[in-house]
Amino acid sequence: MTESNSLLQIYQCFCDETRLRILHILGQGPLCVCHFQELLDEPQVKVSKHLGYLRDKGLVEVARHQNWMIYALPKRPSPELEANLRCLQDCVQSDRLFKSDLRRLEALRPKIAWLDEVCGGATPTRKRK
Amino acid sequence: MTESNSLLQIYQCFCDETRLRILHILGQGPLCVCHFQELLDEPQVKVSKHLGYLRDKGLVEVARHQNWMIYALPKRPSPELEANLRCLQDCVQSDRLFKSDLRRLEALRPKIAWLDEVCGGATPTRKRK
DNA sequence: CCTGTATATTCCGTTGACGGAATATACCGG
DNA sequence: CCGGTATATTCCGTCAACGGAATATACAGG
Repeated sequence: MTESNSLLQIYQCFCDETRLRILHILGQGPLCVCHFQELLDEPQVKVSKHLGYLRDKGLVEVARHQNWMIYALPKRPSPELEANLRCLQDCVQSDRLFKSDLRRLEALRPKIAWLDEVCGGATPTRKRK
Repeated sequence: MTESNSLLQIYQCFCDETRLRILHILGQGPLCVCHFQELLDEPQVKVSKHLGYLRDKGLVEVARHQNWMIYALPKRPSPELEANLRCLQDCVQSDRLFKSDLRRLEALRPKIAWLDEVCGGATPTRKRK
């Protein structure tokens, strides 16, 4: 209806803890479903559904690479999304759960290095497909 | 459970348009239920329930003054709430609906001047009860 | 074509959000 | 104590979100 719709959808996506964790993790770079499963320690169906929810509302983008679906934050996010993602990252800075997610992500780095070959990777200094 | 709970509650409050409008308006100063009714053009029960929802989750504070319940943003909001309220105000800057709410609020100013006598008022330079 | 792996979808039950009609409560002035 | 105004609550129906079990789809390698 009105322009505030996209903002509303952002908050609707933000109001579930699993989705918050996913978005927070995606702030570090793209990832595929099985890695989220491992990081979040949640069943496949749950992870897949939340990612689907986020995709439907435009909060994440997907690309298939062979057997894997690689999820990432939008390359060109709306100003509202960008602002709220930044706000989110700020707010969870000192939160146990979210910090431990990042720690486990770092531990996973070696196993997911190949993702950087496929897409942009965490450091926004590369492109190349 | 975890510390991220309050953040989650913030987003749960933010994911309804009526509540977003209420919080946005409260950014300009305290207001009571009947004024929200008029500003939002929504039935009493709806307004009252959303305000109750926000109150239960700690996003607004209430004070009774005679017959009127005066709602306001918390005097000492959590850092997360403060950050997200600021983000909200930024995001709706150019939104039709939210801008028209503010316009109608200005038109209401004369009628609600007495609120400033009761509580702090919009400008945070006064106190006094 | 068959198997295994990665992911999505369907089906189903539970729960919470939402809105409205009706009713209840609280406070005021007389 | 009464009537009126402001606000909250209860009751009820609808609907979307959520989670899990089971199933389906897509792709790779042999």
